[in-house]
Amino acid sequence: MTKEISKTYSPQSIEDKWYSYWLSNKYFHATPDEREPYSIVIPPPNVTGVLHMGHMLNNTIQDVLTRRARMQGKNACWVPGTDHASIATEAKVVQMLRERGIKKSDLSREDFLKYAWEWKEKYGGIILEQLKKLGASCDWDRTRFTMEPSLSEAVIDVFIDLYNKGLIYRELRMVNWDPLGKTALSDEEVIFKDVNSKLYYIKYHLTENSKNEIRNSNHSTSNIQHSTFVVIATTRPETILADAAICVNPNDERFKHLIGKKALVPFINREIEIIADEYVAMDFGTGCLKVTPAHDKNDYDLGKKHGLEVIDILTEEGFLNENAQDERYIGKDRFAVRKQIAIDLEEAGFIVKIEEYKNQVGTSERTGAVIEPRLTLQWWVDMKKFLAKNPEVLDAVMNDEIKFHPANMKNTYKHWIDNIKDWCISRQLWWGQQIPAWYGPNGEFVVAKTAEEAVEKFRILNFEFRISELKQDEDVLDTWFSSWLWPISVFDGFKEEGKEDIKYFYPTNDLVTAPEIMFFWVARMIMAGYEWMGQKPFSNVYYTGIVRDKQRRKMSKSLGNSPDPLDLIAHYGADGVRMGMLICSPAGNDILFDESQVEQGRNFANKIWNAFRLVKGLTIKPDADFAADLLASNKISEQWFNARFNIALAEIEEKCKDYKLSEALMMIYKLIWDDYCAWYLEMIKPVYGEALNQSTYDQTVVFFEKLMLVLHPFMPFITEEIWQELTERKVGESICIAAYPNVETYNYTSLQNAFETIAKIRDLRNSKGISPKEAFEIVIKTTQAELYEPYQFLIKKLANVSSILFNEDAHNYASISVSTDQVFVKLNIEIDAVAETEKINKEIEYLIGFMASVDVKLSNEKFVANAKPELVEKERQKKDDALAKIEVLKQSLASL
RNA sequence: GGAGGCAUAGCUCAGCUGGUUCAGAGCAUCUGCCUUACAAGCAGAGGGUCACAGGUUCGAAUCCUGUUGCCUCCA
Repeated sequence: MTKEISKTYSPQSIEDKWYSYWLSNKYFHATPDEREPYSIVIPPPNVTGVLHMGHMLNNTIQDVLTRRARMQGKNACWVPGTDHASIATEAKVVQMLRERGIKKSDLSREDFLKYAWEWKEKYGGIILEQLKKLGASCDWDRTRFTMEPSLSEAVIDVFIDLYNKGLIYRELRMVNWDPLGKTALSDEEVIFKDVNSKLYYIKYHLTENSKNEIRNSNHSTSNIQHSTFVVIATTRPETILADAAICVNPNDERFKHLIGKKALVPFINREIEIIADEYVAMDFGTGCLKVTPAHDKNDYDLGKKHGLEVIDILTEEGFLNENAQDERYIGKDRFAVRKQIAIDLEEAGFIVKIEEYKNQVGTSERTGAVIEPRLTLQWWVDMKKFLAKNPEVLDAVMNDEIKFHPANMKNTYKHWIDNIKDWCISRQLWWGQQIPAWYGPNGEFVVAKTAEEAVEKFRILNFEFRISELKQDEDVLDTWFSSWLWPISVFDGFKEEGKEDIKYFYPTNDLVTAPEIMFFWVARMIMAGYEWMGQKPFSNVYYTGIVRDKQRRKMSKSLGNSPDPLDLIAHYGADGVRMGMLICSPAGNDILFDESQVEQGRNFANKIWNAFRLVKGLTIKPDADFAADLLASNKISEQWFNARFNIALAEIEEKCKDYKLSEALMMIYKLIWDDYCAWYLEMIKPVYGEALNQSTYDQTVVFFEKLMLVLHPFMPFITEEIWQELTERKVGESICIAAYPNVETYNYTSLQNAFETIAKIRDLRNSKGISPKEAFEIVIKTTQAELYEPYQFLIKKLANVSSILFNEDAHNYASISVSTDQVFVKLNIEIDAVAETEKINKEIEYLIGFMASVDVKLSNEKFVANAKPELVEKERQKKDDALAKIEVLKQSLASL
C-alpha cells in the first residue's frame, strides 16, 4: 500500500474536486450528434429562490435519470434555468425598496424595473449554484431565464399568435384579486383554507311604504309574520354597505309576501329591493340572502341576471372607499371594518345573533393575502376552444403517449381538463412580459409586437394615430404564460433559425415535478407542445411527493422544521443526502424526511469506502503461488458473485424502467452491502498477513468497478473517487461517461445450503454464548453431499469450522437443520440430551402438522382438478421434502 | 358537495394477471461481539388475524360489496 487511506470517508474535499473536474471537462454539455438524445428540462425555480428540501428531492431524481442516460450512451442534456416568478419577485423587490424607504408608487415603471433587474442580478441564480453542490449534472452552458430577451420575445409572439387565432380575449369579469400583490390571479393560484369565522344575523328594516303595503294586503294568512324587518346571515358584515338587493326563494312561503318590497341597508339606509330567485337555499341561514354583486362571484352572476347595480366599496388594496358612504369606515382595511361594524351593528340593535361558523376562504398562493372577488378588465385564454383545437392534450395522457408516474394522476388530470375554465393571464404587475396591446386615445386597441406595428394595424382599421398617441397595456403576463413554453423555448424552438437543438432534443424524455403544479405547468406545457410543436413536450412525467417532517407536517420556514440542504450536505456529504432522500420516496408518495435517513446514506458511503480500503490494502501474488483448493474456492466465490450481480442488475434495470428509483437504489444498497461486502469480500479475503491470488483480485476489482458504475447515478461523488482509484485511469476519463454495465450471461452456483449452514452455526454459537474464535467440528447428514462438498472451504472459513465429515456418527452433537438435511456440531460443552430431544420432537411435530395441511389440499379433488398442474406438483414435492426431513430428524433422535 | 387514493411489523414502504420467492425489505428495537476494511461496524434474534364486516372461490393481503379512519385534488 503506497498511501494511507483514512478510516472514515470524508466527502467535502472529494466532492468539490470532482465537480470542478466534471465542469472543466464539459461532460454535461450536450450538442446534437448522431447518438440517441435524452433530455430533461428543469422545473425552473424562482430566480430569487433558495434551495429547499423539495428542490433537493426533485433535482436528485432528475440527476439520477440524466446520469443513467448519459452512461447508457445517450446524448444526455439536462437544461437548467430560472423563472422570473413575476408576483413573488415583484413582492420581494417592493419590500426591498420599502426597507430603503422607497415606495413603488413613487417610481416610474422604468425605474422600478431597473431596481428589479439589479435585484435579479444580485440574488438571482443563487439556487443554481446550490444545485452544483448537490452534484447536478446540468448543461450549465444552456442556462436560461424566462425573462431573458429571446424567451420574452417568444412569449409575446405566442400571445399575438393566440390573439390572432381568436383564442385570447379581453373582458370585464369577476377575478380573484390579491389585495396585497394588487393584481388579478388565475383560479389555480388561489388556495382555499379552512377558517373559523362568525355568521352574523343582521336585521334589515323594511321601508315605511313596504310595511304599509303588507298591512293593507291580503297576505294575512296564519304563517306570515308581520315583522317590520327581514334577517339575513353573512360572514362578511362589512359588505352590507355594498348590498344591491335581498333575495329569497320564490317557493319560500315564509317570504312570498315580501317579494317586490323594499328594505333599508343598516346605517346608510340605501333602499334595496327584495327579489326572488330559486338560487337561494331555503334551508341555509335565514332563507334571505343579501346580494352583493361587487364582492361575490355568485352574487355577481345573480346581479347580472336581475340587472342589479354593482357597488364596489373596496380599493385595490382592500380598503373601503367612498362608495361605502359611511364615514366611520371609509379608508379602513376590510378586516378592521368587519370587526368594527359588527360592534356598531350590535350597539344599534341590528344584530339578532352571532354564530360560530367554519368556512373556507381563498388566499393568494404567493402573498397569502385573502382573495377578494373583484370586477376588472382582464385578458383571458379561451381554454375550451383551445382544447377543442388540441384534443391530444387529454388523449395523449389518457392513452399513455405521455406517461404519468404514478399513473393515478391521470384521473386528476382528466378531471381538471373536463372542467377547465378560462385562464386569466394578465397581472397588474411590472415584473414580467408586458402585454403587447396598444390603446388609442379613445380606448380602441390592437395587438401588435411594437408600437410601429400597432400604428400600422390601426391604420388598417382606419385609425390614424402617431406612436406618441398610443399607450401600451400596463399589465404583464402571468408567469406561467412563459413557463408553459419552457420545453420549447429553452431549445429556441420559436426562433426562425437555429433549429438543430429543438429538432434533436424535442420532445424531451422525462419531466420531474411536484403534483401541485400539474395544472399550473404540466398541463399547460402539454397544451403548448401540441399547439406550437404539434407534438408532446415529454414522454414521462414523474411526480415527486411533498417533503414533510417526521410528524407529516409540510416543511416550512415558519415552522422551522426544514433543514438547510447546504448544511446537510456539509455534514453528511451530497452523496449521503441524495441517498437519504431517495431511499424511501416512491413516485407520488410524500417523503417523511428524517435526518436519520441521511445518516444511513452517509453510513453507506462509509461502508463503500472501507470496502475500498480493504481491496486497496490487499497483497497480491501470482496464482501459481497458491494451493489448488483455495484457487478453486475463490473461483466459486467469483462465480457466485458474478451471478448475484447480474441477477440484481436485471432487477435494478427493471425497476428503473418503471421509475421505481427508490426500490432500485435499495437493491443496489443490498447488493453492495450484503452480497459484495458481507459475503463476497469475506469469502475471498485472505487470512491476516497472507496474500490474495492475482486472478481473484482482478475479478474483485472488476466487480467493484461495476458496482460503482451502477451506483454512480445515485451517489456520483464517492463512486467517481473510487472508480478513479481502483485502477489506472487516463487523463480526461470519468465515471460520468463510462459505459453502464449490461446484464451478462452467468453460471448460477447455488450456495444456498452452504450459506444456511454458516448462518445456523453462527446462530448456534451466538445462542450458546460461544466465542467466534472457537472452531467446531461438524458432521453433515445428507443424501446430497454435492451441495456441500465443493464449499467446505467457505463453510470452514466463514463459520469457523475445523473439520467437516459426511454422514458419520455424531453421537452427542448439537444438531441444526439445514434445508432437508441435518448438520451436527460438536460442541466442547455438555449437550443437554433432554433439551435436544425436545427441540427435535418439536420440529417433527411441526412437520407433521405441515404435512397434514398439504394433504388436505392434495386430497381436495377440486384443488387437484382446478389448480395449475405445476402447483399441484409443488405441493407433492413439499410433502416429499417434509417426509424426508422427518426421517432425518428421527435418525438424529436415535443418535442422541 | 364532487373526484381519486390509502389502510400490511414500532416507522417508511414492496407485494404484477388470486396458489411456497406469501406474509417480505430497509430503518428502529433487543442479544452478543472493539473478530486488524469498516462500532458510521460485525454476528444473530424477536415483531403483523395484511383496518373492520360480509361475499365470490377448492383457495383471498390480493377480486366484489358495505363500514370506519386518514390523505390529496377540485368546487
